[in-house]
Amino acid sequence: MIKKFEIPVCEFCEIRDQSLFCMLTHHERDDITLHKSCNLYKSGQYVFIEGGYASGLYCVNKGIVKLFKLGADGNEQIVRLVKAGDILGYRALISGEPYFGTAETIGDSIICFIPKEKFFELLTTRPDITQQILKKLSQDLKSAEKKIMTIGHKPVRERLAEALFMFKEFFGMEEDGQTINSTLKREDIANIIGTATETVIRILSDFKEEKLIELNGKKIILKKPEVLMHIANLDD
Amino acid sequence: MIKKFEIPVCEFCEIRDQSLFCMLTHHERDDITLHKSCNLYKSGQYVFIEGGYASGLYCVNKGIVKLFKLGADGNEQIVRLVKAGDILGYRALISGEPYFGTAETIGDSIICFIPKEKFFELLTTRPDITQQILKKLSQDLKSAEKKIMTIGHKPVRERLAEALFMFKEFFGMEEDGQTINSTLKREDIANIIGTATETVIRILSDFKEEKLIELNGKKIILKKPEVLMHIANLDD
DNA sequence: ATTATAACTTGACATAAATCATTGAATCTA
DNA sequence: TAGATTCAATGATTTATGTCAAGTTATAAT
Repeated sequence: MIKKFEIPVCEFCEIRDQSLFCMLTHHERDDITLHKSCNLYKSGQYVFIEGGYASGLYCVNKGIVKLFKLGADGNEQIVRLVKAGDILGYRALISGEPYFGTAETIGDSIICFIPKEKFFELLTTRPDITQQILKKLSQDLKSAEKKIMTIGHKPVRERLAEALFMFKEFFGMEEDGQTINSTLKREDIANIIGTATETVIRILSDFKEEKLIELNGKKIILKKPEVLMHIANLDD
Repeated sequence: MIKKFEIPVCEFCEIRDQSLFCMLTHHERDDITLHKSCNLYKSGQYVFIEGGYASGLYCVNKGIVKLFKLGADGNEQIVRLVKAGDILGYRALISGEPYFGTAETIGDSIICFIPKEKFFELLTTRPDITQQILKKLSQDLKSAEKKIMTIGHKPVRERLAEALFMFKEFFGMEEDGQTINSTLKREDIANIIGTATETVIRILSDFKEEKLIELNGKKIILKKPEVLMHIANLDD
């Protein structure tokens, strides 16, 4: 299923400054390169599954990964999105608990794997990495709790408007400065904001009617971000 | 508003084994006792407010604190409950960001305060404390993401049933083994599971009709936990 | 190219849950 | 103990949103 794919060295750490490992010495990075493995994942493949135990840390080199939990009736709630340069599966690794969610690629991806022995070795030798992890956990916790607020109290229209800005932040914009650089499908959007696919489609159509956005396949073009900001209750 | 209240020494650390500081030496604990301050909070008082900056770490010695965010229309979403033995406000302290939520006491409480200098000093001298914090962050993140799932996809009836077991876990039971040791008001319950107060009341009444629980003021008595488990989709 | 499959869109309908309004009970406080 | 205030409980009504069904358009596969 998963084809072996050669990645020269751990170069990607150089490319992405915000990577956890950007502060390492060349020697340390070479050491990781020696012990890691990298795989090519096709779109829709699982990286890990809910309930399994973590045997190492994943680093996304290319692509997007969605982290979701399955509900009793088979619906999925996406709890986090992870993109190139970010680490994946670190929470379970640190706490020693089983994975609480499933990680699945959105689009073809390259993901590296660092065995846990190597990772924990790094943690003991480099306290600044621990600092980084603490910070990352804090940020993820913050955004999770923000999401609890949003899903718990805002109507879908507001949530969707808010999500558009999250997408803008996460995926970035195309050259025109108003097209969100995302190919999320409607179903994924629905599973992020906790609603039904049809509802997402309907409200996106409403936004389009109201000239707030334009739609081009999966691409969403923000025409009146100020108004959308207001709808999302983000303008204060 | 906040009366000064003398607490002998940092004894509570001895009382609660799960406290963050239980592993400290006597000397270290005495040092903290010297630098901390403790206050008595009446029910409904704020410990800190959304947007402010953390200048230290709070430790709850007695009582319950709810951590919530206010929505645009004034409604509150409770994101975490904190009880005696637990630390409070640590996320903002670690990340250096402003408080993302407001902390308010539920019932009269005693809460201690450790200045951040002291806390960070401790972090550098005791790596095992850092480990503890990492673990706590992981756990909080996990339960936050579980909550996203719950609020996003389960109907209120299921969420409420699930919440009852959370309360059982968090507050514990009275001697009879079936009365939840909580005095949360209906409004708080509603703000925890993300619904309206009336809806909570109505569904609790339903549960009572169905002989699943009994109600005695704020006390909730679990009569058929198995059935409630099933309703909450927790029995698998 | 031609199916086949997956994703999107729209409509009709059902319903869970919010909102508003009122009353009653409990708890606080003066 | 009375009065005030907060909390709990129900009823009536409205509305947002989920669900089901059918049709269309994309995308992938042979």
